[in-house]
Amino acid sequence: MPELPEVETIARKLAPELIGRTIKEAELRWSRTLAIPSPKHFKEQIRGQKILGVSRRAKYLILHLSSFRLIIHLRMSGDLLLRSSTTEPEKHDRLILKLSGGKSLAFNDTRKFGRVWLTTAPEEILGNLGPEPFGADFTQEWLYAALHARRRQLKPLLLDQTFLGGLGNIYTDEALHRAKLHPLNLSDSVSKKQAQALYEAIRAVLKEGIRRNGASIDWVYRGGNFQNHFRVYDRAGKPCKVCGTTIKRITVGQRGTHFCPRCQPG
DNA sequence: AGCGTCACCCGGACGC
DNA sequence: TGCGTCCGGGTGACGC
Repeated sequence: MPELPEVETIARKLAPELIGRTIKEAELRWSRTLAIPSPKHFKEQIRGQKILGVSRRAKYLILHLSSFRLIIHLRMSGDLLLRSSTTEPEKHDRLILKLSGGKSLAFNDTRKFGRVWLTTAPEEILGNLGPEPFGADFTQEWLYAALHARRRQLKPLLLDQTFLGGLGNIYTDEALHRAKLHPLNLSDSVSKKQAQALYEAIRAVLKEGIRRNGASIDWVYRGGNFQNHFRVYDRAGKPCKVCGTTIKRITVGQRGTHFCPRCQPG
């Protein structure tokens, strides 16, 4: 579930706690958490590395180390937790980094989808991502041109991380509703005005997500409260907050897709 | 190029 | 209560 706002929230929270600490030891508790490419001797390579910075690219969290980047994707159920190093590991901890100053960073991931890379070539992992929604190259003009360079349904296109980096299922549904665009509309059918609305909606919905510290659904990723402000996501059968029409749920590319038939006509 | 489908996972919800 | 089954999420691999 962690999408851009949740990863952003985690990065902001962890940065002041992590920067300046040294990784003393890595405990890999589920080997497949370590993605390829990563060095064969991961534990030896990461030992002694100092954390110089924490950043985010799309849904990836990046720890800038002395000689590597540690790139983390939380996928569905992953979370990063800073604990006292004396705390006992939890059931679903997949990787634990023992840090200087008596702290540990635990990568906890119930469903085992999350992956971690240790690399000197981050572009191998991040190179195909689309623009950052708050970056300088994501503009209304770019969005209109990019939509018209393709002929794809809006929902799968917005979920495509090579098109735009950071939107997941929740924020895509919310953005399309705010922009009054049907999820199945074809990208090259979007008018200039609609592209402008979509641009504003994407940024607004992500911004609100960040302001509310992300969305906490299921039992994973606690702390956010954006889930209390969804307009369409997970609201099938309930009234649209704008017009009162019953929210519909359809499946698009295997994903649950929620929209208001009146606000978002096909 | 883009689409459909599957695999990866697990815990919660549901039906019986 | 205790089974069995389905579901959902992000992404990569695959075949068409």
